[in-house]
Amino acid sequence: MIRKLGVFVVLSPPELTLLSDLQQRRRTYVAGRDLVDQGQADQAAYILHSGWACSYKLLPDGQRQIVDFQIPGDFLGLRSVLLRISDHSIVPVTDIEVTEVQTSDLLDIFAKTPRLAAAVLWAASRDEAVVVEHLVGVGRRDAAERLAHFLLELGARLALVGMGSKAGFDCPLSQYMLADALGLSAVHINRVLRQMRENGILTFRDGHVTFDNYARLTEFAQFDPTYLDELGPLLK
Amino acid sequence: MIRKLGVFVVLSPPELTLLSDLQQRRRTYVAGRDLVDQGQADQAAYILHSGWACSYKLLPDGQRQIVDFQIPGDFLGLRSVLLRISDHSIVPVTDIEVTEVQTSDLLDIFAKTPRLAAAVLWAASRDEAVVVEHLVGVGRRDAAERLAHFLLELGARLALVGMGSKAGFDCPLSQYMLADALGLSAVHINRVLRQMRENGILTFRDGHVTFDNYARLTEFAQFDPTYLDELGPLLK
DNA sequence: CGCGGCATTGAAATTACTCAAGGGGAGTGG
DNA sequence: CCACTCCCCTTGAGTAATTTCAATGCCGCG
Repeated sequence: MIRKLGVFVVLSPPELTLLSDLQQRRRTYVAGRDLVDQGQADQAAYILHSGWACSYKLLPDGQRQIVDFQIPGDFLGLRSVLLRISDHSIVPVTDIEVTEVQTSDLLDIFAKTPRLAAAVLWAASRDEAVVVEHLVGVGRRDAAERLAHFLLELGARLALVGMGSKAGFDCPLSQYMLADALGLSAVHINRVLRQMRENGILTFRDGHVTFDNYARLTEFAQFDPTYLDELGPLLK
Repeated sequence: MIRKLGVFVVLSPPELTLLSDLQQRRRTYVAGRDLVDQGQADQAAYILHSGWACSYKLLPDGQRQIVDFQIPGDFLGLRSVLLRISDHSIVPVTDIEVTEVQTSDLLDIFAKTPRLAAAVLWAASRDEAVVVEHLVGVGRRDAAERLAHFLLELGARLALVGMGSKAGFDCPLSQYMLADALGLSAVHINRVLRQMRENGILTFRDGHVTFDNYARLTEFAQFDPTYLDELGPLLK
């Protein structure tokens, strides 16, 4: 997390102190039980240290749209803190370790260290960019491109925290989750995965994604990772 | 704009001064010419005073996904400032009036008035909530629900700035723009609009949306405006 | 051993798209 | 003033992508 914010601003010692003070409230949560609930007020935010989580919205008719997956280093529920009523739910995909950040902590940070505040806003913007690209995929890409693009993005994000490479990554998601994330049916996800496997560009099996042909895959999915903003620090 | 940020924090005199100092660089732009370009660096942000704008992403194959429309009171291109390379383009839908906000202005605000910084982050979160709900619509609603929900949201947002009501609102969007926003073809938008008109729930004609039956429409679209966060100020 | 969650596959049905054609209005140049 | 063009809206017919329904197999777990 510190590494990630440090991508945007070079952090000073007092800022680092403030951050490590936060690390007190370290907690563990088990897979499958909601951490934040849509419609609830006064939520805390979290910083994810290990494991995967996912944020989603439930429709009244029971359908689910997964908005984003979070991996180590990501914020959870930042939006739930600022919009007083959370507009989404968050559930751990695997068991996770987090540190809790209270609303008051956050406002403290803003008052005391404006540079950290800017860094948080940057992190929020980058998360939003991910959601926007997700929207583009769901709105304008067909099933195969969408799935390929999504897995490439996950791979790139995981690579930033040392959990993936151009060869592939470990992936705890079920085909049902992929379906709910990509706006497709689980049946169709299955068919598309089969096709990609048979075409020799991507294999998803036993919780592991293998990029069988990374070059062909990026070209097929028209994947351009610019929006992940991997440039150096803006604020010295 | 001030009214809008004031929804989240009660603004103090020095904060208001800082905001009105910004109002110097007021500019006008004509419909149809891009204000911000995808892939460009060092963009400014803007505060929209009059007119409509839209932010979109272009795919390499020429398809367009409209991410959001901006109406008076909204920020334009906040994300473009923080992610140094803009991940999207912005084009005025009508002629617009804006004030330009430089990156340096924004960092100034963060350093001098942390409460304003929190308000900006709140505004960004609320924009993100809109994008997220948009994603839900594109991912999980069929064409009619999606269109209905979208127009209801626009109506609710416009009502907040006095430009719409439960009766309807003036809408400068073409069916092509609606299509690019909703991930549908323009032809299909046309058909769905006809159906809604014939069912007596909604009419879109000559640049005006009329909610012929607001209650039935909200129920059909399962529209719940919680995510627009219209509560009172959080920070006193 | 039975049950639940996940993956897989086929066939039929549905939704939305593409292609194609035509109409109206606004602006433009002759 | 007319012809022309461009943009937007409208509608029909055929097509393609994706869903739904249904059935089956595998595996881990109590």
